[in-house]
Amino acid sequence: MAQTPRYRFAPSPTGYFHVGGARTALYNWILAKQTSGVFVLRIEDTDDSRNNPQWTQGIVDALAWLGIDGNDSHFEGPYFQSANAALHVEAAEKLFAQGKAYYCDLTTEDIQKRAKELGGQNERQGYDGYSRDRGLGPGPGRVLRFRVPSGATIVQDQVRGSVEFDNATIEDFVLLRGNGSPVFLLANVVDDITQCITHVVRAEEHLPNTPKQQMIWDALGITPPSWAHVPVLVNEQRKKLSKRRDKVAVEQYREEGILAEAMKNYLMTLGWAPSGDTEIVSFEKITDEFKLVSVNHSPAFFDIVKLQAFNADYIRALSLEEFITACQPWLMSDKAPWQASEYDLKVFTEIAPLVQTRVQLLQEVPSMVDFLFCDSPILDDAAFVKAFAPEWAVTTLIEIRDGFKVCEFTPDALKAVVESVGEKHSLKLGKLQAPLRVAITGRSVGPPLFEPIAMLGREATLKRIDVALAKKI
RNA sequence: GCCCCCAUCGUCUAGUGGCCUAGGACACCACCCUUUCAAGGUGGCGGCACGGGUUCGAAUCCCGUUGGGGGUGCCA
Repeated sequence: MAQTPRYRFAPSPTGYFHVGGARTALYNWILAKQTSGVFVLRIEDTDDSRNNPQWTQGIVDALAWLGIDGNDSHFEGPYFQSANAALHVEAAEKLFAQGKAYYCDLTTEDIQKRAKELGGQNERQGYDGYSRDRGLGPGPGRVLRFRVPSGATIVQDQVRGSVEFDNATIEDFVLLRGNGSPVFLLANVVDDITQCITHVVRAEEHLPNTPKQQMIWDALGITPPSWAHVPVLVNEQRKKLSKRRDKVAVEQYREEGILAEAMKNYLMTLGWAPSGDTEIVSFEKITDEFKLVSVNHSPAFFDIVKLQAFNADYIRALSLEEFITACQPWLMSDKAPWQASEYDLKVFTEIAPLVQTRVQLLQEVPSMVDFLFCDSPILDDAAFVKAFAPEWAVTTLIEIRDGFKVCEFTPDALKAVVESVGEKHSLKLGKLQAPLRVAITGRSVGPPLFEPIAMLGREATLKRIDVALAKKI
């Protein structure tokens, strides 16, 4: 009888959703989909006090953003590890009853002291099995330790092949703390068993602890799941991504205006690659082609520059309507530099095609169109000084202004005015427009100029030119 | 200390003994286009960590060295 494959994703609640976790979640989700299996979301929280509902909601929201949908029939959870504490303890007691675990009353200090006496120079030496045969029963302050059998433990890993650990190098580890509470290593195994987990796909950092978990599975008499340890994500120093140093929160990228599809696609190119000569592919193709065995073995650098390049690509691929819709949260935000009442969707709709090819992040959009919604442009002083440095700047701008006073107010006519001034002074359009651009938009770079000027209207345009001229003279 | 993992352009990767004069993507540079900035087009720069084997033949298999990372808690 074929068993339904069950993949568990087990983030710890830390107040944010790690990009590395996002990639692992994607792996699990894809695998569950491919095998008509189930994606089980379990929140790792052996300690109840860690169980912050807001944090859990953050994880659920971030997963949903990535398309890992809590309403899908392939999705189960979230489950809370702490809710099963009784089962964890029960399993530990079973192990004790069978002699596969034993109590020990040594404190951490005692263990270090013994190690020093016995081992000599080695400063880091583990527990030596002192209480193995002392026949201690449970009691306050006594921990329950697993009796590591002799021999070797072989972990069959779908990514790495078979990895052998000599049991002699694994100390008798703790199952139950002195206060009777289970440690996460045990909790995870018991939860995996009770939730009938068949596949464990997680980051490589867990590989060295896997033989311990596998020994617990064996001791409990249950066949261990299929393991897969995928490489970690690292920073430019090649260190595991950490909240302290690195920008690791998925939420943060979402707020900056990274598109979910871009994030998913980029994450999937880390440690794996779709077939063909392009890395930007549909999630359908990824779901089709992804295989654990073809996942790389080495850590991958999380390159924000490349993520943004992917995002720019995805933004350009949006239809105009989709792009406009996607921009709204940033345009309507109170962080936008204009009065909310000044924002006009119709105006933005007109200029949107010009900004779509010019942004990498959606959060860059407001600064590209602010001059249309603010009373006066937000002036970049350096740009102003530079644009008005040439001696022809003021003269030509006056001529342009005078032309604007009488010409038809369309992009073509406006352009013709500026061009004719350019001919008169033998200046190319590219140079000549600089002072005008700064006067109108406040900046030296931005979308093409004449369309927005036409949208702004004659009165506002002339006023801005005069303000700039007054500032210069 | 001990254990485990890893090693192809700067970065992410393709590559599973001859198709490799090592392919693509991001970044970078140049040129074209151009109304600034983008976008787009064309081209360029740039890599198998090192040393030994095995083989007619090695980026690919084996051993070693070096270098990186991770684990080793009464954290998760």
